[in-house]
Amino acid sequence: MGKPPTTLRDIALSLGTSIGTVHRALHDNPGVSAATKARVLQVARNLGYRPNLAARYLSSKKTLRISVNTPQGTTSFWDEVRSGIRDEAESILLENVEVEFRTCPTLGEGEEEALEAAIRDQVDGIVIFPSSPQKLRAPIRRATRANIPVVCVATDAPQSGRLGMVGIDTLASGSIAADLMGRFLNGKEGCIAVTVFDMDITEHSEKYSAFQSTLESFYPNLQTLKPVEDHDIEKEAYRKCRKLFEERGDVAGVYVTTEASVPVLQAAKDAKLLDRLTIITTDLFPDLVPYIRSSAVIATIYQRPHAQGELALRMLHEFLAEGGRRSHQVALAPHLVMRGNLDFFLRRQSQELSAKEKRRAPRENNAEYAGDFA
Amino acid sequence: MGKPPTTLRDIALSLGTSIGTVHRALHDNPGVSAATKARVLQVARNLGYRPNLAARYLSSKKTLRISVNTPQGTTSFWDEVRSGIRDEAESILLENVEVEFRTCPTLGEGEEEALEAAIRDQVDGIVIFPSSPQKLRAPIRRATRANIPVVCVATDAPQSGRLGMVGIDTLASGSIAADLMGRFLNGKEGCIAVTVFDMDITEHSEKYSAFQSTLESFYPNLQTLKPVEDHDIEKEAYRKCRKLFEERGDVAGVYVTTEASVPVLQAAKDAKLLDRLTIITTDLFPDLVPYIRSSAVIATIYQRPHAQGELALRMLHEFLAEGGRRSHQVALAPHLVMRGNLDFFLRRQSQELSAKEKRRAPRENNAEYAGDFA
DNA sequence: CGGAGTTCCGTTAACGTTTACGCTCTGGAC
DNA sequence: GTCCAGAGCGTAAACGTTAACGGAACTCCG
Repeated sequence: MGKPPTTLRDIALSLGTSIGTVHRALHDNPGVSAATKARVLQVARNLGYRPNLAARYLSSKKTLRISVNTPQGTTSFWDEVRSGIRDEAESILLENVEVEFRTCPTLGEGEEEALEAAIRDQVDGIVIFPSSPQKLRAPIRRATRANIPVVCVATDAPQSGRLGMVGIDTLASGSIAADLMGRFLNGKEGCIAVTVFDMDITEHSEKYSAFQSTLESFYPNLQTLKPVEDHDIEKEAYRKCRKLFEERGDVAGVYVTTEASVPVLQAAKDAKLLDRLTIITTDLFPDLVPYIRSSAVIATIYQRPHAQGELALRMLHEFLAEGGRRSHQVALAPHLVMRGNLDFFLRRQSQELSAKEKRRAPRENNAEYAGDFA
Repeated sequence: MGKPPTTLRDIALSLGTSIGTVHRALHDNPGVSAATKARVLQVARNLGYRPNLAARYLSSKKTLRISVNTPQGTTSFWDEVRSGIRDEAESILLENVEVEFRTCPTLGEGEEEALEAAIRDQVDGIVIFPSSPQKLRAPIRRATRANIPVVCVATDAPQSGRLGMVGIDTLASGSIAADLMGRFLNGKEGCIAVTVFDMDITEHSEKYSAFQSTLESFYPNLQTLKPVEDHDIEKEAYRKCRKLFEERGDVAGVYVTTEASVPVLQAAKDAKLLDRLTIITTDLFPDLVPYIRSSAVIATIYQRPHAQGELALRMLHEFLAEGGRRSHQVALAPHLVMRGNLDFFLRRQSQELSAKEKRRAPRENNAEYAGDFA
């Protein structure tokens, strides 16, 4: 096993040239003829050269600047994403990552500007939530061309050249919601309302159709209604749902895929349906807690924002550090929160959000780790 | 922000001594007087010294050897744990980790010997599944005293001095199982059987009591039976459950917390109860799949072995690399698998298990990452 | 033909640690 | 007196990469 890895020196030696030349060739810096460059690349490939990251970091000492462009958000979702990113940045051993947050106060406003600003600032990488993918397609493409990798979080921006994306698997979450809905309703007939942000967003339409098709195939006695688009606007969510509840007497359940579950619940309450509806929501935030405790919301699909943030940053960092070869499409499985395990998640959530503690306190080198933790 | 971090040189300069002395003092190597050592430590603390890991690794070039002591297992659980560990080891940027697997063919047999062997081999760290914690308490303590950190996976070994442990949160999984059981049974009366490995294991009794208390408080019409201990022995599981099913006519549901769900299902089938019982199992493996598809098993609590493996190794590595300050008790939330999202998990599982691919293929340095993945 | 500007390449000093080696004392045995 | 041992400390060469500098050869222009 383990032959010593090949170094720049090995390559130089085997070519009768110098380390400097090899280095320039591998980084296509100016100052190498096309011919030598080709030979270097060839030999490097043959010898299976892989750069020593420790040496690289030690030598260059440049820190990677990463811009995180996310909305403020109406729930704690984005706070959790950001704290996941912060945690991951801190836990990187090389400590060469610096995160800059560019937070948009309102959803969709100033997204482009913030992205432009990041590009102008010459950051090394970007984590972004593309709330309207088509509008951001062009700027993301521009970033990529400027050699700044972009990772999308929560929502993808297809055809944009982005490096990758991390989000919740839409099929897994839509299907589990449908399966639970069917079980909970236990043979009853009726129809199910589904609220989404906007059917133009891939993730949302996928989630809807996963829900719809799972319900259709396993619980044919239940019927999925056409999606209610709320665009995360509370009034819109309330109005549309209220109208729906009034018009149709046979609504048996609601699946809320957006953050705007509270107005939906309010609409149900005002329509005097709250205790007759089986409601499944998405995400977990303070305002939702009493509804879960009282069973008005029977279950909620937790999209693990903290984990999404962690993974997005890790993906970016891996790519920047070693030219990356990993999967660039990460689809997480969501968690299911009900009354029973609610406290577990609330505890975790508050831990994660307040984890800006010491953690990185100065310490001696050989900390004693013994002693019982149990 | 960012002043340049303090180095050994800074400490040496500020003390009028040399780098060598500072280094020896910080690592309590021989060759330093107690007085200087104390002064060095003091100054290091004042200046907030933290070693530069890149430099350390570059200089020493010693790889960390980690022993992974896990059972063969009757399901794919431990294969997934091991593959999670492998994946994490490969994704460590410094590439200074070498994993040695010491796999026990049968549960509980040769565990101690394998642990002793690892200690004798002078590995730098150990990941272990302590199938009988009390028997391993002493050897683990010995490892710790020999300055080999030990991380437990899946099950804890309390009072053993182990560095930490990663597993599934028992409360979260027991409670969600109970909550689902209650919902699925939807007001029916009856009692619920629970099989566990052994009530002497902390995790198992915790899971049982979480289940029991959640069921009691939310669904008082359902009653939790005394636990059935199967010790992961198929015949024992079958025999005890078959007997239980014969004796009690009012069993409405079964919660299987062990790997031995197939014999339980067989017992239910032989007692002609399979279609009248609401069954929730644990973990996900090929033999279980048809039962989930046919709804004989209504849901299974997936304990995310891959993630457990990853996190266990990460914990160990973080500690070894930087003297660790992170939380050493990691409790994961389990995933819920039902018919609807089964395929998602099966796909992931097979991906994870077969991920020994190229991934680390030789590559040029500046890989083009553009191009659309969508 | 001399100088200025290229292009291509070699050399070398960092980066912060580790490790091996070597020096200077002191004290004791011969 | 010499010789040796050892404790306490300084020195310097690695580790693999980056980045800056310098030099040779060659071209272009007056």
